[in-house]
Amino acid sequence: MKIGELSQRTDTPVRMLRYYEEQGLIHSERLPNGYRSYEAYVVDRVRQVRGLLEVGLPTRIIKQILPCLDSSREIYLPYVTPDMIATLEHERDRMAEKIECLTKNHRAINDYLEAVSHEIRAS
Amino acid sequence: MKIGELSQRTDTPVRMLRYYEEQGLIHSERLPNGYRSYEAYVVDRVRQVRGLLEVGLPTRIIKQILPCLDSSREIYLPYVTPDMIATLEHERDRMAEKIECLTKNHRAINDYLEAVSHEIRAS
DNA sequence: TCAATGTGTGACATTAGTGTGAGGGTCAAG
DNA sequence: CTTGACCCTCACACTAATGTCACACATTGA
Repeated sequence: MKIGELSQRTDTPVRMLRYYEEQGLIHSERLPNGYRSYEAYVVDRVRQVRGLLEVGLPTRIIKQILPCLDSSREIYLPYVTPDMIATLEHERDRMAEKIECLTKNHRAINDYLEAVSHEIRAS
Repeated sequence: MKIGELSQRTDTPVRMLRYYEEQGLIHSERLPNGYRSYEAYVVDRVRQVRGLLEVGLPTRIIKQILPCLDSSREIYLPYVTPDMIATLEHERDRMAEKIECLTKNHRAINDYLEAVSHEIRAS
């Protein structure tokens, strides 16, 4: 799949796809003519990346998290440094905090909207 | 409370407190000497704001969400425009998506860390 | 073959949040 | 009264993500 199709399928500007590659978040082969060529799994990968960006993670961290998401359950211990583990634990905990924050605010907005709609019906 | 104390209590750089005020997210009175003076509730407000910033909401949106979080349950309908409601509904839905994304990734990281720690024990 | 479309690289601009420093008042403790 | 800590405003810088434009080559279809 070439970059245009990937862009469509992930609803992501071409510019960003090249940027993510530059940041080491996705990988592409090259066709003989120099065009980027992506394997199918990259579609999901891009969606993943975008999701994480949306919730405020920088590419630097996303890059470190990605290995956790590779369904291939092979873990090469030598590459898993204690430093890496610490980062992951930290990010995991931050995620938990974020989930809590979002949940709380999500509920608040919902309650508010409900109250408003009652007001409207009453008026 | 002056800005220094607020800064400490919220673990937020003074610079940012002034920025949030500029963006209309928090309010301050002024002492006779020109110093900012905050009421106690602002501490929570700042924490709220920071939480929302962390999960990727821009100040523009946060400003619109804040009224939902004022526990004073007074809703002045005339100020609640349909436009405003649409925004809130949209943000609420986006939050739900984010929660889902975070939850999924949080679990993935956790699973990974667990797998790693098993590997380590086995080696 | 020509035009339109897709792709490549590179450079510059923009936006938001944040850092940092200059220059100048306030105030309390020594 | 002076020193040090705190506050003020203003301005410039930085980073990350993203937009945009210029210019060149590739591909494809009329």
